[in-house]
Amino acid sequence: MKTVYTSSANVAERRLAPPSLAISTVIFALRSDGPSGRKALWLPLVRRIREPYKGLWALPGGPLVHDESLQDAAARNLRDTTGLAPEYLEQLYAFGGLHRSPTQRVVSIVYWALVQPTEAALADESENVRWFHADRLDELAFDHNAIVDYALWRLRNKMAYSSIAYHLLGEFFTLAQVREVYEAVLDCRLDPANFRRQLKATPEIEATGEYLQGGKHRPPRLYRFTGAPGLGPDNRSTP
Amino acid sequence: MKTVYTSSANVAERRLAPPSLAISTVIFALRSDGPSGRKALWLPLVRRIREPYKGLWALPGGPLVHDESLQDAAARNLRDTTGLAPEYLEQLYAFGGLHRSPTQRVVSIVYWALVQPTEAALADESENVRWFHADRLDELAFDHNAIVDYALWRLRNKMAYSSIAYHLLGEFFTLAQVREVYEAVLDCRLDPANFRRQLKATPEIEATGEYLQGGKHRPPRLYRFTGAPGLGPDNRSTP
DNA sequence: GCAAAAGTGTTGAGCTTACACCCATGA
DNA sequence: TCATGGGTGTAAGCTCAACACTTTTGC
Repeated sequence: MKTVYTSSANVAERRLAPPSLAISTVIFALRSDGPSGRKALWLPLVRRIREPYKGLWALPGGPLVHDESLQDAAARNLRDTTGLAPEYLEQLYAFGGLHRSPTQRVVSIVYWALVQPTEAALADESENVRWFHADRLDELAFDHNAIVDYALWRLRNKMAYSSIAYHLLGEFFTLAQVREVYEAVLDCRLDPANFRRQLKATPEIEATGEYLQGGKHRPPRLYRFTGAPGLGPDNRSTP
Repeated sequence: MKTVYTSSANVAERRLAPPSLAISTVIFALRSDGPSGRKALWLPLVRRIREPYKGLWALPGGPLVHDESLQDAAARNLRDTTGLAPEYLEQLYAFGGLHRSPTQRVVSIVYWALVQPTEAALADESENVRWFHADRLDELAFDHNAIVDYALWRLRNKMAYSSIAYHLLGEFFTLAQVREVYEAVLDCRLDPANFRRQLKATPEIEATGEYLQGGKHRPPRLYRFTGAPGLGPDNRSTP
């Protein structure tokens, strides 16, 4: 009953084979970028241990085999390969170019995820799983460079009009930390005074009575995000 | 070599079967909405001629079998089923819920398209292909009601920040016609004076020397759109 | 006390909105 | 001449960027 199309299949067989379906995920987290203390976007990649592209780094993912929805498959795969449970998970795009893989036709439904720094710190890292600076990637397997570029574009775009920055932070945060996220992702300087006014005007950001102690200067107030996660047809809530 | 999973396959077999891949498209065109002359969104649907959902209306689509990219498959399928060549075609979403089809697991990669009114007028219409008012649909096959809702949401959303309205018009148009498109899609009234100023401020809209004759009043100037079609990873040009 | 970040106030530029008004055409 | 949509002008109001200023902490 099982039909396997190996890489030795000839061209005619390859034309007959239905495209195989895979799920991959681009996972972003914020990390301190060296000694400067400046935050930057990082993402985990897994090393290919078989052909094609053996030895190259690739997005975590795998075939869609189990009896689960696309979103569930992405979440499970993430957990299996990196140990991460994302704070935010959304479909990015379905990539279906003819020559994405040299051996067979693969259609990849790609998700993108944001994880909190505490999550990211706990993440498995091993010989075959490593975090990389999202803006400085070498050549990846398949078309994964283009996929990461598109995910970065989407993240930066969405950052401008949506409340997703908070999914890169913990439950409590200072307004300056939110600004750090925006500055790191959008790679720009923002006026602290005006930025905090904007945030205080959004009702989803709620002031707590707590203050962040232990800093060098005046302790900033801690806030909490109380908004809905995201949109999309699968988990629709607010535009 | 060909493996067929029929609807008589038992549950265990269904779990083993790889999900099949289909392409569907939501096609929008603007039509006069009855004698009022007010424009509204319409879309073509095809009647199911076999089970499941035999007799119900559904989005045009079909399995991804040929050796072609997702976008090409959507365009070809559109041409085959409705005779339309869309002015604008973009991926909408990949729908992969477990119970979208009662007989087998299907993952549908859905595109959405905009066609000009001249195109739409030429479109085949028959016993099994008919145009419907996009806001007043009966029960469709599969989860196609939800898909159309999402496509409508995307269209309305994108209308607000992107220059896609022109793909619902012909090559030459008056500024009032553009306003009609916005008013029909967003279902709101817009100040003619301010609206035309906004349009004149966008450099992609180019005034021609021509005027639209034959109206009841002062002949309005005709304009032309000179912008790029769209974004997305497959046909990336401008954000 | 001093440095530095937290947090507040103020002002001017630019954009949107509402609406008054002129223009050109068919009937 | 009049009704109507095409097209222009303008002033009030709002938002936002720039930046001066006060507050509170660690050292």
